[in-house]
Amino acid sequence: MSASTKLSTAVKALSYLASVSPEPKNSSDISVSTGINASKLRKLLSFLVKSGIVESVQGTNGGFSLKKKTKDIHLQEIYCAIEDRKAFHLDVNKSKGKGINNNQRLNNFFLDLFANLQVNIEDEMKKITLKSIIDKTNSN
Amino acid sequence: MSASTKLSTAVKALSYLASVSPEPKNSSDISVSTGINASKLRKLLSFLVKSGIVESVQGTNGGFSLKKKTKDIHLQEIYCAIEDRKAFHLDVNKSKGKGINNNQRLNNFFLDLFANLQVNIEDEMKKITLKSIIDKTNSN
DNA sequence: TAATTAGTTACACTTACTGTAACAAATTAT
DNA sequence: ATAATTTGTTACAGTAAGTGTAACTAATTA
Repeated sequence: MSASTKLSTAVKALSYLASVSPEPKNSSDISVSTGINASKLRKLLSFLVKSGIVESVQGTNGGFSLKKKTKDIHLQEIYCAIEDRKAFHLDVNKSKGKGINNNQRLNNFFLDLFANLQVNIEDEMKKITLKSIIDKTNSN
Repeated sequence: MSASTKLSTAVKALSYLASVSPEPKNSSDISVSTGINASKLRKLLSFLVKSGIVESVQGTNGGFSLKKKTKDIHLQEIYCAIEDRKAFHLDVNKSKGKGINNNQRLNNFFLDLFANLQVNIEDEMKKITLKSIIDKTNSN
């Protein structure tokens, strides 16, 4: 899954959980709602559990439920929970050939640049709460 | 090549061309300097030719040369020249399952969001000229 | 005419992604 | 206790995408 697909899928699952909160829902239910394979969903949600956004209970009548209020869940923390690789993943090419020193300085330049862009992106995401997304997309 | 690798490679090639400007250099020379396969380099530079950043001459003593001054080449135009796919490529998942309408609205939300983030990224890149990069990385 | 060089295509190789299934561990209901 | 349920994790075949290199075509020059 690409970063964007993971993020939108996670938000769909969280949005669904919010709509039935606080009742836990299992991966099969969420799968029906989101159209994502239950196994993948469990894998994805396990990251959200580890980061404290979602709570999980195993066993009969178990499942996933929100651990925080939707107004206190920001898009950035969802993104960071499910994505270790950054938006601009920093794989500038290896240095070989003549101008190694110069290439190395350019690599460092781009490492810095991409890190800064990443900060910008995450700052934008911090402004967006799950609640605001639900309010926008559920307005019917 | 990932977007970041392509971008840094392109800048390395352009930086090299700037250092020997206005003399054209062939892909073999640039390959030695950057460590990138000459064939790939030709492919990458052909995009910069099409967008008017680089000029190419075929035949003996031909090669690539800068068509614009380094102060007039912005990182954003390099990025757009070589990258059709965006930083956050917008492949939100297909809608199926129960909550199709809701999923569709969420997809649209993320399409908008990613488009906005893309604008932010490119705005940052517009602030950076090839000259400023060369000045920063050649300071020795 | 021969040599050179950009531009493009092709291809084998590898790597990564995808979707699904299967299994282990935890928990609950009976 | 036992059986059923459910998360969490692993595995795997199948597919898609990326990589590096070579080879070919077309343009240009010596």
